[in-house]
Amino acid sequence: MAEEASGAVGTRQERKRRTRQALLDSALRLLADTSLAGLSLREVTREAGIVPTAFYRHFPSIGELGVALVEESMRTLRAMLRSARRKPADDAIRGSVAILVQQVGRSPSHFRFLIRERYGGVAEVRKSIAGELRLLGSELATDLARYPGMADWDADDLRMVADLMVGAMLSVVTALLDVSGDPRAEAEVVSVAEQQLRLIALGMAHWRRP
Amino acid sequence: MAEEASGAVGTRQERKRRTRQALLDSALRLLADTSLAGLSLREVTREAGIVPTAFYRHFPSIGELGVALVEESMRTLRAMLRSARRKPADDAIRGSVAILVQQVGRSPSHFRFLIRERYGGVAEVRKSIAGELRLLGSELATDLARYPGMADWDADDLRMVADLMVGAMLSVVTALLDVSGDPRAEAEVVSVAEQQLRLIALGMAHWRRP
DNA sequence: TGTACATCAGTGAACGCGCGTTCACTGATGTAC
DNA sequence: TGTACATCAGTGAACGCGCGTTCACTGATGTAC
Repeated sequence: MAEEASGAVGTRQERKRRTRQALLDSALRLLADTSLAGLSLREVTREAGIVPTAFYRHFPSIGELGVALVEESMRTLRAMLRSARRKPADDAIRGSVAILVQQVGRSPSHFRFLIRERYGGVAEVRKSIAGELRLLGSELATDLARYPGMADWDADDLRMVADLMVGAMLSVVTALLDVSGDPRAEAEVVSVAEQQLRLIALGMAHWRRP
Repeated sequence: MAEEASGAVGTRQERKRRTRQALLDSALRLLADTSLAGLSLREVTREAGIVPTAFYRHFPSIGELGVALVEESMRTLRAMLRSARRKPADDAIRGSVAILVQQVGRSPSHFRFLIRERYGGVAEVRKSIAGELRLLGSELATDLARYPGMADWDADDLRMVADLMVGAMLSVVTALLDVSGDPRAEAEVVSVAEQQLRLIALGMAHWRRP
């Protein structure tokens, strides 16, 4: 019975972390309807159940909260890539698309946030996303290099294909978010995405061959 | 000497049109720095040199001004496609990318606006852009059908490829806007874009062949 | 051509509101002894 | 274990500001006769 009479649980540090997380969660919830540029500090704190001035104990500005959200969202995207890498299906394209669909279904708001703010109104957030996506492209290029028959590809060509794929992937994410809740439309999006990736793979198979 | 002593020129109708255009131009100028969601009616009228309340003589809300900007920007995009169709180069890919670069250089703010608001915070603008891009995809699919060797493609496959190309095109526009003013970086973007389109074309050449 | 009236783009004062940020504070948690 | 003090997440009042929108208006342009 080490608990105090008060309802508070955890150390001061733990409770601060929880409030910070509540701010991030509240912001993400509100961002379903607007962009970061249209989000007010007061809305976020209201949603999180604290007083506006307490916001500054956690972030210096809404922009910085946005950067934190980028990091959180990117952790989701990275987890996805790790999944894809861990279980190499016999049909790599079908497997990758399936994992993408699964992840988007699991945390749609993170993906929506990234898509929306990628070219949004807050410069620091835009920069942060651009940097992270560049990194993602590099990782994908490294993965591609391990495929049989791609050992002889030079770095520039790998990068070029990887960027094309990241672009296609983000298009798919957008389409998935648009059809969310309609299984027939989703199946169609999946089918088109698989065909597009297959077409790219076909191009790769004949790239710089006589 | 039919002019009045006043500085005003043109009919009342013409002058109204000019003020409306000044509002659109001012908004576009301000949108270099923020998104539509972060743009205030008062800023726009200040930039345009009229009083805030006069805004309502032209648009019911900033959102509606946004929709008008979508139409204006799409006119630019369509003009580009028409250009590409009019002069079929012997290297269609190189020719198309060149036209894209030219158009983006000519009206960067229109392209920036479309890219930024495509997933921005204003729902009516998002819908308007999505609709226009869908139309653009259809047009491109029709164009593709005219290519020799694609006569036997079915509508779904044409559409699939056209969407892949529109996606790639928008990625290129984004990259171009990012490097604007750096000729070396621009040349690199152009080179990568051409390779990506060539890879897609290569995939198309081998699509559903035994 | 001249006159009388209608139209309407743009004006300017005024409103209530939500905003970001400051400041001094409270009281529970943490620490030193 | 108990006491005295430090820390600091969250509070609440207050501020000045720019916002969108209303309203009655002005005066040049347009129209009917």
